[in-house]
Amino acid sequence: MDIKLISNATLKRLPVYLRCLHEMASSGEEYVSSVAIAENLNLNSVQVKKDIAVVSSSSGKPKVGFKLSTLIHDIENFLGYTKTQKACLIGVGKLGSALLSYKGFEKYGLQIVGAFDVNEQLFGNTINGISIYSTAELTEFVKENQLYMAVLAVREKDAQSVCDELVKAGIIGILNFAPVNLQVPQGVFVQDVDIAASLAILSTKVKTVLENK
Amino acid sequence: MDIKLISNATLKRLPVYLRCLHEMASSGEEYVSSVAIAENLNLNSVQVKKDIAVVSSSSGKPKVGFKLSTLIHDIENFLGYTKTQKACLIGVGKLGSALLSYKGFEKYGLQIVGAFDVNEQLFGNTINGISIYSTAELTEFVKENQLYMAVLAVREKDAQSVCDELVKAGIIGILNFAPVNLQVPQGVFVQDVDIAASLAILSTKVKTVLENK
DNA sequence: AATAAATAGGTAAAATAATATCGATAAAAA
DNA sequence: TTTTTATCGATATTATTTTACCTATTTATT
Repeated sequence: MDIKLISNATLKRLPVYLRCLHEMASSGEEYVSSVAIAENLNLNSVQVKKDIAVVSSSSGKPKVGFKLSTLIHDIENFLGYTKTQKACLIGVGKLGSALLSYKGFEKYGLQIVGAFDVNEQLFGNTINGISIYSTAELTEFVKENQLYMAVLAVREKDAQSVCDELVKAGIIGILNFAPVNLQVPQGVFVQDVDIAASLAILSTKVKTVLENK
Repeated sequence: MDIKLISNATLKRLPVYLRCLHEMASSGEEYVSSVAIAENLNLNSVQVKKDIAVVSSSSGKPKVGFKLSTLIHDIENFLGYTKTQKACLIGVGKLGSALLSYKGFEKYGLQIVGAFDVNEQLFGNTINGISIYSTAELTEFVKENQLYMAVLAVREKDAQSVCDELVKAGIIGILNFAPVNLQVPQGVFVQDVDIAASLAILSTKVKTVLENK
């Protein structure tokens, strides 16, 4: 196990490339060079070439570049956008509701098939066509639907216990929006969407500029 | 310019440390060792020590570790949690509303002092004590309040134009929730909270596990 | 008081990631 | 047809990040 052929850094860049490529495609381009992508995104063209080489076996033509449609297909295929994974969402508060309405997941190959909360006033409601159930039914739901991924948007204090429950039920991938360092056993992956971390980077840069002017 | 003493990787870990340290503090500990932090977070203890060295001048004691209260203070100080920056939020849709209700920003030293949207039905409303104004007033507001940071939660199609406006008004740090690769001039920083990127990492890992079992 | 154990903090090494360089090749231009 | 140019793809180099190692020091133990 532990086959690691692709770095997180590359994985993070792939969706960025995709957005760029779609934009170029919609403006009528048929081919694109690594240099053009790099310039658009302020990256190094060698890096772009290497990233592409990881996910795409189709080779580019000298003097022309890569065929846009093929490249888009290859990246989307690699990222699993074309083969949808089912997932559940836990925590239908303000953020959870917003995420349920979010069309992105679908585009990124994640289909939310059920939402869960402790607030019984929500039970039976649907958001964006997704039914909201009691967390009491969570384990059963995950097992029955053979889910492997979950989106966690519960309050801080509940995050770890819900996480434990998810893991016990068979979830191995958690997209975590709660500001908590989740503890999970080997073989389970947590990906934090950490606003604090993003802010840390941003405000440090801004602070540096403000202090030096 | 371009003084880079601290890596993004370290900056990302600092809020993670903070959460861990607060947890330890609330469970009554007074001192903490780099080894203890590392074990809790599944990191390397040397990395933890180095990260601490960057942000904290107070030295730890051998055999004991670092004083928790001092360490927490130093990190929070470094990240600017103790010295609040004012910011505005643009786009009061579902996500924007959720962000306005979010207590995190305040904790992280970001005070949202105004929200903006194009939907005139929202004008004059407040969420979490924050007034919602017309985007027509955005530039003036930013200039008058001397804002340097903004949270962008508008729709994809509006992101670049709003971004341009922000930059023109004097904003140099943008926390971007829109799935768009924003183009900004030198000296302006965009930090993406990119769900697609997070999902890319997570689903690739999950896929690898599922394929190999 | 002497010894043992744990840990900071610095330095060295290793691993990883980013960037530069260069030959080959296909398209465009002369 | 020949030359020029832009780009790929591979390799080499550089920079960055992470990890390992070692010494000094402080506390606890014998």
